[in-house]
Amino acid sequence: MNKSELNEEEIQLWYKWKGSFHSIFGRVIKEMSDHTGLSEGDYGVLDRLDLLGDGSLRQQELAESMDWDKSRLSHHLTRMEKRRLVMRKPLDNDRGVQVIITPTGKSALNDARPIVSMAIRKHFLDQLTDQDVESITKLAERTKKGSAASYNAPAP
Amino acid sequence: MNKSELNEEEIQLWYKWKGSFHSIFGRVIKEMSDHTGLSEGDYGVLDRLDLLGDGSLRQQELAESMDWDKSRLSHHLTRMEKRRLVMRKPLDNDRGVQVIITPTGKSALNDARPIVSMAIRKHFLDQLTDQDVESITKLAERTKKGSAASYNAPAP
DNA sequence: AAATTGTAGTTGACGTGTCAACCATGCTAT
DNA sequence: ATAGCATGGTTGACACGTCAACTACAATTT
Repeated sequence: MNKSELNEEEIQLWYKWKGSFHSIFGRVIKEMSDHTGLSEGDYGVLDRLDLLGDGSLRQQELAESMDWDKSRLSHHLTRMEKRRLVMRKPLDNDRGVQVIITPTGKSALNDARPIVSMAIRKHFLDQLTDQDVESITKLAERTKKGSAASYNAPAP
Repeated sequence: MNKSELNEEEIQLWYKWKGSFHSIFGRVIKEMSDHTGLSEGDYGVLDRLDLLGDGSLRQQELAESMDWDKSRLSHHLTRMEKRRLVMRKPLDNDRGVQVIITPTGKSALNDARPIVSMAIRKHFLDQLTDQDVESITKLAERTKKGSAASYNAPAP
C-alpha cells in the first residue's frame, strides 16, 4: 500500500551522491594506479600486511581486516603472487596459510604511500567543508551496523 | 618537499566515507537484484531507454547519458540482448545503432521501479539528516567539474 | 573407530569493467 | 578520385567480484 515513489529531488540526491563518490574515488585510484601500477585491492592487501601484520598475516585475518570473503581474497592473492607482490606459505600446525609481503611488494607499497596520501588530500580532504566532515563521520556511525571491518590501525 | 602525510583522523575519514558508501549502495543494489534479477547496469539502461527515449535510444546517446564508454556499453548490451531485455537495430542512414527495450525489459523495469524506490528510501534517504542532504548536494556541486552525465529526467 | 560438523582455503563459471586494437562508413581536403 | 580523418561500434584479452561446489583436515559426537 505504501507506494513510496521518489520525487525528483530525492532521485537527484541519490544520483549526486553516487556521482560524487565515483568521481572522487575514481580520481584517487586512478592517480595511484597510473603512478604505481597497483590497484585498490593490491594497495589494501599490502597496506594491511605491512601495518597490521608487520609483513605477514594469516589469510583469514587478512580477509577479515579487508571485509572481503575468502574467495575474493584467494583469487586476488593468486594474481598478486604471479606479480611477486606477495608469497603464500602453508602453516602446518594449524591448516591455514600465511601471506607474506615480498621485497617487491614492500617497495611498491612504499612508493605508493605518498601518492595515495597526496591523492586523498587533493581529491577528497581538500574538497570537504567542516560540515561535510561531520556529516561523513556521523553517517558512518549510523551506518555501520554489523559491518565488522573498519580498519583500525595497530596501536602505536 | 610537501610530504602531505595523512594523520589518523584523515585516514579514518576516508575509510568511513568509503565504508558508508559501499554499505548503503550495496544494500540498495542487493535488494533490487535479489527481487528482480536485474543488476545496477541493467536497471540504468532500461530506466534511460524508458524515460529519456520513450523506449529506445541511439547507442551513443545511451552511453553518454550513463557516462559509460562505448565499449562498456557494447559488452553490457550484448549480455542484455542474450537475456531478451533489449534489442539492437542498425540505422541505415546514419551508421548508428538503435537500442530498443523489449516487452520483457519493460516489464522487468516496471517490476523493479517500486523496489528500487523503496530500497533507496530505506537504506539511503531515511538515514540522512537535513545536514547530510545539504552536504551531499553541495559536495556534488563542487565536485562535478566536467563530468557530463547527471541524468536529468526528461521535462514533465 | 566411524560418522558428523566446522574451519581454511581453492576452484570454475560467469558477470562486470577497462584498454587497446580493429572495422566500416561517411566527411573533408588535396 | 583518393587519401586521410572522424564517427560509431565491436572485439579480445585480461583484471576484478560473486556464487556455489569442492578439498582437506581437525574437532566432536555417537
